[in-house]
Amino acid sequence: MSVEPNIVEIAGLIGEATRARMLTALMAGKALTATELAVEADISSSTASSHLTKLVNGNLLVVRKQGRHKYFQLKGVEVAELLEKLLTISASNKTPTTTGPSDPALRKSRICYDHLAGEFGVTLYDALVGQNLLIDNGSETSLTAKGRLFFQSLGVDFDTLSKSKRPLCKSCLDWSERRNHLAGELGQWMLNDIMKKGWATKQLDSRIIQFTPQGLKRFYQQYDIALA
Amino acid sequence: MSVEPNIVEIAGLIGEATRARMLTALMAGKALTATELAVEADISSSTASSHLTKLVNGNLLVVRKQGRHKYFQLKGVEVAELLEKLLTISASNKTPTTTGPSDPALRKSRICYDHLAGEFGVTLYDALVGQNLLIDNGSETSLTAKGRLFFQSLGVDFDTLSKSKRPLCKSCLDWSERRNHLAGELGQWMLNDIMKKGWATKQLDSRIIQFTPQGLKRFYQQYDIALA
DNA sequence: GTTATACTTCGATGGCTATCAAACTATGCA
DNA sequence: TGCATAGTTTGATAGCCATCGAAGTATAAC
Repeated sequence: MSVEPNIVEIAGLIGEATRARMLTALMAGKALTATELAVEADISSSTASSHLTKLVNGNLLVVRKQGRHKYFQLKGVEVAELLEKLLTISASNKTPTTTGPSDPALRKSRICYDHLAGEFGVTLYDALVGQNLLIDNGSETSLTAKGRLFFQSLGVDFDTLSKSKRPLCKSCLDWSERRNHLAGELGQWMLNDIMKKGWATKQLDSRIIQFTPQGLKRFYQQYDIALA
Repeated sequence: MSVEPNIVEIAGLIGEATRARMLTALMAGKALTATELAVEADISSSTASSHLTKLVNGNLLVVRKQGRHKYFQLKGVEVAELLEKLLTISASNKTPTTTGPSDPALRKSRICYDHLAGEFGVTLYDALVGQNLLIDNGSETSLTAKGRLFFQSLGVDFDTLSKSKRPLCKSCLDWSERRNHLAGELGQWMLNDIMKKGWATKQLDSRIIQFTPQGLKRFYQQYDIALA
């Protein structure tokens, strides 16, 4: 037999329409209950239950029991990254004829597990690079000294962040824009900051990030983004 | 309908045992013919043909016709990276009880599409970091000035390499060792160098890299790797 | 307690698809 | 002109699995 790990199992779990819908729903980072996921995937509760146990057994999801509810969540950043990579690859396979109407709000700004993606995500990334706060040499992304000061002035506590095993900065190829946005600890911090300040709201059961008009203005100000 | 790209199609293609065997066989980087792949996967030529057209249509493989042969190959580095990521994730899911005998040669040194992986791969990586030729700050890997000189002395032409869109250095989490080895252009160059100098041979239809005793010695010398 | 809600288990059904052999096309070789 | 090899197409078969509803368990609310 082969030494290869069970790549088939993992891919097979993702490669089924209903389960994939559940997984992408969970890419919003929020934990969802079994029934919420059943509604999302438009199936009966019994089939949902079946799928969810498979996903948990396959180590793609973790589950937390709370009273009579069961909350499901992606098992760690690794799984989210895998899904992102799949999204990117399959996006590049799209034939031009396939371009349907495709929800514009989702293209504009959405959550990519725990950071900001979509049009706003890449605009932000470009702005940070343009101001020499971030440096992207093609193969890697890192914070400049200037950038470090900038984010400290915004309240980022680098001592806490650096304790994490996760990279601080990480570029993530955006599947809708085909350009980079920022993931990693700092990407997570920025999204958190946006939400905490009330500049945007997360629509329930969706990955769409809805900026308020004022919030968007402040967002542009904070990161010195030129209005198009 | 969803805006999501056809993530299901991609994952579904990989999530079938026979196709997965073909894909992993192609991770050795070499192009294989349809019959070779049929033998590898232990199926009839007709089913192989069916699978291969699906993989090509799904943009996971490219095919090149040469006489009456058809050579199949992974479609670019992206696909190889996706497979590697799947390997890594599914390796971390392995329960300790699953650890079978698991081919030791494959654990020692193998090809990961176009660079060296396995025990030797991570030893090499650690040695380079230890000598300050490579720097790994946890989130990114890059060449130091000293490292640049070192590789130039070995004959690396950085002008040519930098023309590529691919990152020069890139750490890649090894699924057998659970530690980093070096991918990217430089990783490819090093493997090439090893093969060109005849230090090791690639076993046919396998990802195993077989070092000769002399070759291994020279390999250790060149990269100043201490013998354990 | 009783009722409602959340989830699981079971058995039956239906559809999808991997598989093969056999017939077919195409290319190379003698 | 044939024969052999490489790959494809077709039709039939069989196994797998997603799906549902209904019955069963568990937890919460009253």
